[in-house]
Amino acid sequence: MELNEAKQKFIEAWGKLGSEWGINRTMAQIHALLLISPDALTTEEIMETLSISRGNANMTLRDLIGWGLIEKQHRAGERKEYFYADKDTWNIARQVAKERRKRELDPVLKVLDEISKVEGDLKDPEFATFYKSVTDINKLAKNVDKTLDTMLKAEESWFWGSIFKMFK
Amino acid sequence: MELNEAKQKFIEAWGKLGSEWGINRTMAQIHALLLISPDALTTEEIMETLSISRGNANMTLRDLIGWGLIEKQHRAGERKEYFYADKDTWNIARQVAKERRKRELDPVLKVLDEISKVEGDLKDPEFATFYKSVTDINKLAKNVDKTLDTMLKAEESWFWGSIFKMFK
DNA sequence: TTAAACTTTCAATAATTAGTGAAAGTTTAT
DNA sequence: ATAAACTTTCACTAATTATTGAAAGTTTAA
Repeated sequence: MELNEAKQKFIEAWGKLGSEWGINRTMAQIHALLLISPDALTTEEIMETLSISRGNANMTLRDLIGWGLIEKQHRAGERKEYFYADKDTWNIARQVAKERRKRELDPVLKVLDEISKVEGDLKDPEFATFYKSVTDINKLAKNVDKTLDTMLKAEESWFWGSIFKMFK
Repeated sequence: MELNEAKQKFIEAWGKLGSEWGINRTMAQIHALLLISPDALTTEEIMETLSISRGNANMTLRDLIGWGLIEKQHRAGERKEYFYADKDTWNIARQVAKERRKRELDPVLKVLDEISKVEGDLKDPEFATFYKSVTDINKLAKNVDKTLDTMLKAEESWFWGSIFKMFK
């Protein structure tokens, strides 16, 4: 396989994975493109490489900055903005985990806590089943939350080292 | 809060979370409904409770069976099919992890392995950056894969116990 | 100030994904 | 056989989400 073909495949695969996980395709693709670029790229270059419009490129780049995955760079004597992706995979994973926790897990935990408060008679199967499912899910969600918390603070090698002790 | 209101909120929250994670809303909602139902429900009851069409209910129920999250039940002397959800949260988490790994992680690992094979000169920054990003992501993906593997085989208490040892 | 270089916005449109419901298919009881 | 009870399919429509591109906005340099 040739390098440019491989790059193309990587961008496609990353875009597809992103869309299956609720991250839009363009966002994942721009991120992929920047990940494999040694230098920062301009909006123009990104538009051209991925065949997307200026508006789309601009908005998606801002989203990526919002996710903490890329940053703007300025060059002396130039007006153009250049975009550069953090290449540290562990940082990327943490950043994504952090954002999704904030946007999705936190609100769900809030709802679960709220609806866990509903009172009723455990002799009533309707109530008992509802209550058990909700509190079980709440427990699982809290465990996930705590684990993410650890992960966010952790060094990569320590984190995976600890995980792999589980295999023994 | 009253029980029916709480049920409603739970179904909504589950549906919303599902759609943010690439699982369609109806699927997550039907699953939520069955999770909090003490008894198995018919297609008819599900259609009515969630105000969805027969076609949608039928297809989604089949998908849920495909995901291993619910099962059909038959009752002596009745033609109707009843649907029942596994209420064990840990089983649910494992089932979802298993399916998504099969459908999404596995294909990505395949692509990553394939494009990792591309050869080039590490002195060339274009190649070096591409190669490093791809192999780093490949390593991370493999770690996730192994961890999922452990999770799929594990008992819930053992799994979280091991995770929480990490806090010490 | 003004005009060139560049970035941002947003209404309109396209693309994708989900949902409907009537018709076709299947099973069972008589 | 046949008809009632039930399930499945699928062409069509609706809803949602992503993308465009032209216009408006901003910054900089002369």
